[in-house]
Amino acid sequence: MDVKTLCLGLLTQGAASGYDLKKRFETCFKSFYSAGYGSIYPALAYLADTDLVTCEEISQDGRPDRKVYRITDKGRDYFTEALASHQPAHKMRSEFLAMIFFAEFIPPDRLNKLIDERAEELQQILKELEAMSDTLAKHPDSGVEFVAGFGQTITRAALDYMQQYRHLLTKETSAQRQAS
Amino acid sequence: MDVKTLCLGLLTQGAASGYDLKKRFETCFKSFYSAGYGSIYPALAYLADTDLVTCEEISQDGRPDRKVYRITDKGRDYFTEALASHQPAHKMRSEFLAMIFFAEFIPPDRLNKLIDERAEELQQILKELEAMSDTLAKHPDSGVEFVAGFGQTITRAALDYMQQYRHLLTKETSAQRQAS
DNA sequence: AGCGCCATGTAAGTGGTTACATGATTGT
DNA sequence: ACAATCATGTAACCACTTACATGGCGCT
Repeated sequence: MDVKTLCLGLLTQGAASGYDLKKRFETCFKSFYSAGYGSIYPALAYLADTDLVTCEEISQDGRPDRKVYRITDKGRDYFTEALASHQPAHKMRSEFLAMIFFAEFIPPDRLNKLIDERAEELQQILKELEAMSDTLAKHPDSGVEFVAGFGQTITRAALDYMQQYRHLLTKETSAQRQAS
Repeated sequence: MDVKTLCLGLLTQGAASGYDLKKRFETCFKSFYSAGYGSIYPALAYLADTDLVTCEEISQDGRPDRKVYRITDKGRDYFTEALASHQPAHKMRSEFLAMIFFAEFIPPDRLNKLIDERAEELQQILKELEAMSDTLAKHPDSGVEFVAGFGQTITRAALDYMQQYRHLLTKETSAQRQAS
């Protein structure tokens, strides 16, 4: 599932420009997937080339032109087929955890800062996931509901764990006791 | 934190070959980071070039030669500095969640299979995290303990959520009711 | 006066994955 | 016999990131 396919998926929810799509990525996928303009715009160009989407150019006064993309029947078929046949890979690289793994090499102040910053990021994600849940009253969708709930559950578990066990990390280690 | 730096980090726990290091990646980082030979071997060559590690070639009979890498003082300094100054990014791309987000386009059988497979992967990760916790009795380390506990907490939360809420996904959607 | 939003795109660079190449030993 | 483990490496490829390029409007 590359950015191309996911753009196609988001376009099933309604026509959008590249700019709009980036926002959808941020609101819908923030907790588990990200995409920048550098991948979205080329993806849309490719999708238009292969007739999976159509593109309508719209002039606006006082604003830059927009290119509004709409999924075609061919595109919808392609997307359904991708969902049916693709094996989902789960690629994760948490530099936060990788660094914390080596906590014994990090001074307590720095550790506290790292945890606080990560906690703040998670709080932010939690807020957006809760906002996503709120929109479900208007547009019910089982997939969105499951994913939003999943994100909230995991994020809360992560925050709780960090608060409960952060003291493990900032206790003095034997090496640090010797140095002082 | 690229593979280079993490190889250096793992070498603080003792000398190892590239082959060994891959296993360490798998046991220590499986739940949040991955690296293949294609990144590990070039990383070690680079680290040796820049004197952050030394390399000792060991001939074995009946087995291929090994190259055992050891971290140098310069390497240890470099690693400590990396931990002190690097801003950790968390890059996650869960194709599983991305696909589930579009559950309304996926037939129930396929959804069940996707969830079962993901659950199995998580069970496997949980097992290895529990094994990691067991080794802590022998080699206590606050960072390892925190990360192992974190992984277990999150993984269990994910498994619980999936079992509790999977029914949301396989309930018939309005579109499917119309089709039948 | 300056920042942030709207809006699109390209080009160069990065870093990791996959496939290839080789081959003996040990366990089933 | 056959698969898995041990063991190292390269080269081509791929997908995404970052920096660059452009520019008006609206708010404070």
